[in-house]
Amino acid sequence: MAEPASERSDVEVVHLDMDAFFASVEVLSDPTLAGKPVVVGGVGPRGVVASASYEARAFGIRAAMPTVEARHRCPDAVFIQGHHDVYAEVSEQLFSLLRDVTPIVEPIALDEAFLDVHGAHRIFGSSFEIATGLRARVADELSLSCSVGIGRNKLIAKLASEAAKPRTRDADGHFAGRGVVRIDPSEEIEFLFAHPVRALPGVGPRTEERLRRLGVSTVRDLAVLEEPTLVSHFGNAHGRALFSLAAGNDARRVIADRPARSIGQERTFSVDDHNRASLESRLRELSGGVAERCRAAGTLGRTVQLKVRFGDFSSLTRQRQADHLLESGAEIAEMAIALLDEVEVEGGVRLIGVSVTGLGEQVATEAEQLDLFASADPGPERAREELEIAQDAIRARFGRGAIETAARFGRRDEERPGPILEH
DNA sequence: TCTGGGGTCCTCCCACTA
DNA sequence: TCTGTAGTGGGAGGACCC
Repeated sequence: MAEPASERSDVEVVHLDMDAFFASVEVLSDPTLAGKPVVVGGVGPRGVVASASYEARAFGIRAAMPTVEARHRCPDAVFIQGHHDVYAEVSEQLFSLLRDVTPIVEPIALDEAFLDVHGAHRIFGSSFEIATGLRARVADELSLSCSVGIGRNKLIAKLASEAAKPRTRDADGHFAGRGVVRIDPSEEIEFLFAHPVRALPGVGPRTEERLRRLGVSTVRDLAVLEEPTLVSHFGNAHGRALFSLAAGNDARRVIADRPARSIGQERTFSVDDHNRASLESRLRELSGGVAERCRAAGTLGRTVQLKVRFGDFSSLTRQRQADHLLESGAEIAEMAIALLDEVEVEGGVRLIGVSVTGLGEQVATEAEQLDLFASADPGPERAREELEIAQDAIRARFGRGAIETAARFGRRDEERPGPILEH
């Protein structure tokens, strides 16, 4: 059995998680939704739930559930496609508020973050006082609620915030929880052991099933197994991680600025696409979007990855490395289309996606770009990149629909990307 | 009921090279 | 020169997270 880690109760991690974030923001925008089951997500036939209010959760509706099933469970719920730009704005306000307390804030999603508060105690008090203060500020300044967990490491802090979530209705009929939960090192093991093994990071449906076959369903069961046993079943990295986590050990630090390793876009079609020319056109659109986001992030990559999901839900990926950094959507599209040439698509494609990896190098500075515009003959590649930069500027000023390619113009509203999941 | 979108990390396999 | 081996990097795919 694994030994618990040496205790360093002076170092604590805070995990903050907004409660039903997307749905709550929708209720803020439209107060008539308050108290109703609200479901945010893809509303089409292939959509899934991104966020559900606690009233909707009472019907068994959960994130990642197909919208069709959510409608079946609660036909009277209010279904909303979602407004990602609004959630991003509120999220910016949230993170600004968090960085008032500590600069070491690690964003996990729009609505979730880890905080290293070791440098904040002198000004803001104990971790519990910091967490309580943050919760009050989120309520006062954003009119939203959140749950906060405090623990010796990320694992414990995350489980603690989950324990702080709203679960029961209060006297007014509103869903309420403990709000802030701190797990003292002395009670950590009992707290941890009571969880199903699925609560551990890195344990999804597959690993859960494989563990179940080993007779493991709780963290307590898992902690009985020896490290070599887990390594033999789950490989070196995963096996050792499971062994450590079962003992409450989690060496992951809170990292404030984690650079992106890839940028991509994918799209699921409402009806499977069997036409290669149409798929190539869609790849060009996605590649343009990827290039635009790379430029906005000030980074470039040289590896293009194509992802195809077929009608039977099987999928494949193909990737290729260029001999230079990819600066335009057209270049990315060329490589993606070349990869698509090696794929049999006549059976029907459900989803297609393109991403650029191997990011790191910075794009030209503004001054360098001005020089480029001043050059007499920039060459075809530069000219294409300049054109796309100009398009970025037009979209930034007049909105995303202000300029379109001819191919895209005809089917702008055919399908829309679904929102990012929020739990 | 029938499964989105944007990511990260890990493992395995294979080709290449020293 | 040939062969075996270990290291390395690219590509493919699986699993997971939010």
